[in-house]
Amino acid sequence: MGTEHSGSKRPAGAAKARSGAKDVAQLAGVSTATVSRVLNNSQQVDPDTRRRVLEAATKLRYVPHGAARTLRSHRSRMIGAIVPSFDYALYARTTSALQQRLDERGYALVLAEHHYDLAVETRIAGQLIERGVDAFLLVGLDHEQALFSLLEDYGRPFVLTWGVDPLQRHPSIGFDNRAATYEVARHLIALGHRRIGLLSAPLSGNDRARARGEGLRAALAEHGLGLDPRHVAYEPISLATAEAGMARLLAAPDRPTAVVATNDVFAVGAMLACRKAGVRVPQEMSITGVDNTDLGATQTPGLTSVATPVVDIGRAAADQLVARLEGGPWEPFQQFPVQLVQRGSTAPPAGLQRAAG
Amino acid sequence: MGTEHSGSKRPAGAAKARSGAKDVAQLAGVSTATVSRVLNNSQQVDPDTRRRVLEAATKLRYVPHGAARTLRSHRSRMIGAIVPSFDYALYARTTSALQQRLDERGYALVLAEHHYDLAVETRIAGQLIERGVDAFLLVGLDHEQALFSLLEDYGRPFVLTWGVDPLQRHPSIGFDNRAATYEVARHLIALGHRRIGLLSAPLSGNDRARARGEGLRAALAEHGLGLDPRHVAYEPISLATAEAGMARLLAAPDRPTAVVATNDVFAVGAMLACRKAGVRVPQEMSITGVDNTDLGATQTPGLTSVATPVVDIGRAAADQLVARLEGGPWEPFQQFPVQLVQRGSTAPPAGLQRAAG
DNA sequence: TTGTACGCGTTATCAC
DNA sequence: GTGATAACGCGTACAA
Repeated sequence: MGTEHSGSKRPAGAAKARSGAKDVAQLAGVSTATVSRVLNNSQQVDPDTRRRVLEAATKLRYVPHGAARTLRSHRSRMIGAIVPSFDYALYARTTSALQQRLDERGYALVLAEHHYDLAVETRIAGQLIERGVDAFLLVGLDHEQALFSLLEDYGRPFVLTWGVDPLQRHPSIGFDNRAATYEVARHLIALGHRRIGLLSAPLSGNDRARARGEGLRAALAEHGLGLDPRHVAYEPISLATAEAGMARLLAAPDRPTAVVATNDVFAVGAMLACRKAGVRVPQEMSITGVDNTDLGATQTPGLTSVATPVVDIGRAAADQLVARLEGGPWEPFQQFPVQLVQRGSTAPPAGLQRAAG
Repeated sequence: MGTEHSGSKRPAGAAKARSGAKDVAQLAGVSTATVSRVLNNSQQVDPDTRRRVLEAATKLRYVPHGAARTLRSHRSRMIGAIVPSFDYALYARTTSALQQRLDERGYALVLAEHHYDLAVETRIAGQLIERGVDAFLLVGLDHEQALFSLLEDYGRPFVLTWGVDPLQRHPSIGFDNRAATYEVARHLIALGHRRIGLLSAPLSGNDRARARGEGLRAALAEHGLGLDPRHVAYEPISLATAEAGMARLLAAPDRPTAVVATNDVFAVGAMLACRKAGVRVPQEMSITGVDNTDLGATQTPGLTSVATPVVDIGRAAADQLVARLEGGPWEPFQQFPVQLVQRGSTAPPAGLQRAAG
């Protein structure tokens, strides 16, 4: 069945062709040039002429042909965004804010995932260039040199997000990933923790994970502490892998009394591992995340995390790209603050439960 | 600052223009027609010529101009998708599967949200038509007549998802939303529940919510039970609103012993309300969701839910649209199964805790 | 097997 | 303020 199904096609022969600017011009008694002027809000057109053209366009249900417009004007009014993943709402909220803002400005969003594979990212960027997007949003500072070459050749705006390029090589909008984990680590140390573990995404090609690991190490170093390599687990991002990684940390010698996860997904996976192992959170194990997602906030106990400005990033990126395309003023580097959100998943370590109030 | 920042522009004067098919043709010593033939995998081309053209294309870093190609061929290799929201991973996984499959087939995804506003959906569809997408994916069966008119005029394939059109008016890929809640309701009734509440999204323009409400009512009716209007709450989709709705149900006279939420977000919001009110789940209140998300699965207790085939839908939709565009065989209506997933959030009602084993 | 030449639907550049 | 016309970069009939 179904091979021949053709949806709701109009009766054969009645193939009403889509009407073009020419048809509108004819009906309005003007030239296509004037139709174009009206549709592009040129000021140089008589109000009455404008009205007639708009009426004709409405009557004919005229929809401009984007490809022709793009070919001629060199502007597609499409923005390309390549994010690591839609899963777990980590990047979804940024993307949502981006799309909404772009829509308000009359731009469409062409979106793709690279699943944490930077080679895929480069390949997809090529596809989007071929589709003629006017500008790009990328996540993170780490990208293949080939990608930067592509973008350079293309000569259109792009912005890196979720981090701010310390060398200021490329426009970027984000926050201090290092500060995020530095904050949670200080919080844990203040609670009395001395053996703190790390549950992280693989570092390769992931500047966010790298910076977040550094934040923890920096806080530890300030207090003369170190990060025991046996208390570190690197896993691809998923609840299941995070759970497995945490299970290993739980079995490690001198196991840590607290674990810093580089994002909420890892942290929740860690909580799952603790539940399965019968390790009480926070009494026997404190856990922290980053990104302050609903997933973490709704756990029992609630996950202590760091709120990251994911919505601001999306909005600011849309604003920047549109400004660059339309000649408005723009800031090449923007950094938004992060904020520690304390919930029930962190407490003094077992030995100090009474001592520290 | 920043107004004059210009990214990494090449030195003035050296404006190396993007090379076109003409440049490739020249370098390869052939005509543009041959270049086109090579790039479109036409069989009628000498292997040696092909090699020379490909070499030239590589050397010049030739990227075909999509708009020109679209204008000429009437195919953009872009698919438009309009989903209610990226939040809460409800539609994100379908979108992810869709994008991945489309990418494999050489299509790009143009994505937008309508935030549960069907007028916005119609407006955005117009934008995407203007951008020249080859086909559409929409979520749900409910849409404005104006949208269907637009699509009819446009004459390109579209598919409705997350439901199967019972009247078979439009190709659709989904599952039986009614069955999802019917299953959980039967489960609750079997546990001994007789007063069951409903926590739902507003029904207007949301066929999924409507069908899910009907599933509950049908199961109740089969057992001579009814749905007390005081035990029903409609809220827009968010954790906070769901929590507020559940708080009302908790305060209702003869409050229900179980609540069926039309998706996991509502269900988790309901669990939050119970925690705040000191109502124990499942001892004093059973709660069920739909969609079997990580958000629900990781709660304490785990949320009893219904697994919906969100990934299958995305993949199947991509396959169907591509098949329709490329003349392959396709099924206009596809329904995937749902499956009840029992976790700790459901148990016999208080009075029956001992009785029912 | 390959080249020539035209046209896709719009916008930009000129004239008027 | 408006119209005629030439591009934009590619695909394809047709000729060779």
